[in-house]
Amino acid sequence: MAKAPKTAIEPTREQDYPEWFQQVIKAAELAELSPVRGCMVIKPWGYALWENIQQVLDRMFKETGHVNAYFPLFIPMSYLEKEAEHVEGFAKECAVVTHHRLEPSPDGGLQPAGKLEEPLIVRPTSETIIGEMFSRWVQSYRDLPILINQWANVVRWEMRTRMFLRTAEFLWQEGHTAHATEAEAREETETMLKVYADFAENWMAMPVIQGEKTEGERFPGAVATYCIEAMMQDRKALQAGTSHFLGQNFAKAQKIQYLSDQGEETYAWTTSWGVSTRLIGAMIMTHSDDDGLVLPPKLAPKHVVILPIYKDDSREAILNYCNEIAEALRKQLFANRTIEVEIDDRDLRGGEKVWQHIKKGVPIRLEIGPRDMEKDAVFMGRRDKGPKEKQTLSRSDFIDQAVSILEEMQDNLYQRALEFREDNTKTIEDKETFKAYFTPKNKKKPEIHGGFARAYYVDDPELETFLKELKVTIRCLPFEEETKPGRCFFTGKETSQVAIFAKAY
RNA sequence: CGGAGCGUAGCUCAGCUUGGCUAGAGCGCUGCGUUCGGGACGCAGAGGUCGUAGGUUCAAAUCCUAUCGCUCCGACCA
Repeated sequence: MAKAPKTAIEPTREQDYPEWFQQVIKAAELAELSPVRGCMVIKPWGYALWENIQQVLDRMFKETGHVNAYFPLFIPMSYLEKEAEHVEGFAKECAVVTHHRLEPSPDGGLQPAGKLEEPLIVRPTSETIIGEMFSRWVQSYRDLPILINQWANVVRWEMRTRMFLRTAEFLWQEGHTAHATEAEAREETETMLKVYADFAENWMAMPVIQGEKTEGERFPGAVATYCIEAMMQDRKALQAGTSHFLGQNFAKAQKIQYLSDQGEETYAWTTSWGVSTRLIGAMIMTHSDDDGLVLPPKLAPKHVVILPIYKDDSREAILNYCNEIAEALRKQLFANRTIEVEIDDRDLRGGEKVWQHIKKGVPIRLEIGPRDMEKDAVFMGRRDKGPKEKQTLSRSDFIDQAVSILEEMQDNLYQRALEFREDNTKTIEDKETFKAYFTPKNKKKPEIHGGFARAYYVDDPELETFLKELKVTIRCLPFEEETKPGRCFFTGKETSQVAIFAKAY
């Protein structure tokens, strides 16, 4: 008899965090590498998560006055050239289309033919093409604001890729808005950041820190970039969403101008904001454990899986009993959806089946056999508890409590993640402590170390070098900080500016 | 683009140094049987132009040359 591993995922988080992450994705059947370098195939279980993310965010966008539209995948190269900083930021990672036809090649294969007059780039983001359209749509102050979102794929030709966190092609949502006044555009930027924070915390059960990016980390061409930053279980930071105040930079480059109510030709103020399939990576690394994926119930594709256990003679009765429970659950609402129930009647050994669902992160498992049926009960396992911590509940109690159990799990996940972040956030006042905090004991194979460092900070060229050596970045200048002044941990200068430092993805 | 490594069954890999049986194992897959309330076991089976193209040789997965691809580590990034 083969020994079952102690944990469903090997290696464990402690042993090798990056490898654990890959193995969770594999075991949960979220995605796999594709034949195309740097690209991944998102499998049904992973895509269902994305669909749930989309559904919730889409509603939030619409509630804040936005509408969806779709702009082309291909952008004329000259469009990108219009905004200098933007070019600099994205040029290196653009895929370029230079031909529009294939013809037989001498070696029997195919070769590109029909060279394009002007190369097209595959959008790395759509500010330029959308700006071009905005400039056509905006003539009067009465045409503003324009509040648009698009769900799309984008391509950034990255050197190094990691599933869900950084792939050459990824799915995302990009909001683009144009406003008559600076104040309104700034407010939009803040509103959308809050939408992201709300989504992260209340739907993904992932606590985030909201703040502003420093100049070096800003979106190319933006006046200000705001972000939500989350802590993963290896204590590294992950930027989970960004919102940019673009000022009039893009409006000037793309001539988005209008006649004001004073009859003056005026440039609009624009914003853009986005989240991507990276959120799935964030979700995995925030909640999952050494037995696989753990999903926040509000976003789980399935809430409950029922595993019937029967012999041939009891099959029909058990399945009927399971169906009754499933039907009762499906009538209930949880997080704006009916409870999603699957009865897994596949011809597989029970244990094997149970573990598959554990690895996929289904919140509630019900094992139902003759003993349970006799007692009019269910035998329940919860994904936020150990795989062996299971309990018997009467059928009616379970059905009555299902929604509150899911809610409780959602809260537990959030609390657990929040505590983890707080336990691994340290206020630092001097250089030596800072350095020690971010230096692993084992240089060759760094163990999980560090965390978030909260420190007073004054920009300084030497600080940048110092941080670079430690591979630490300034994640953000957080909002909601006390404003009493202190001393910069590095320069010793007095300031009231606090920053969050961390190693990051 | 720099550094390292790897291409042999669906997956993970052994075999290569020292060329030579019919190219192997584990997992997975198919069938049958025993099992089934915690990751099963037995038996039988399917599955490979050894990345590709040249070369050396009586003989190449193995040696040589070229080429393609991928993974990992750096510089860059949501």
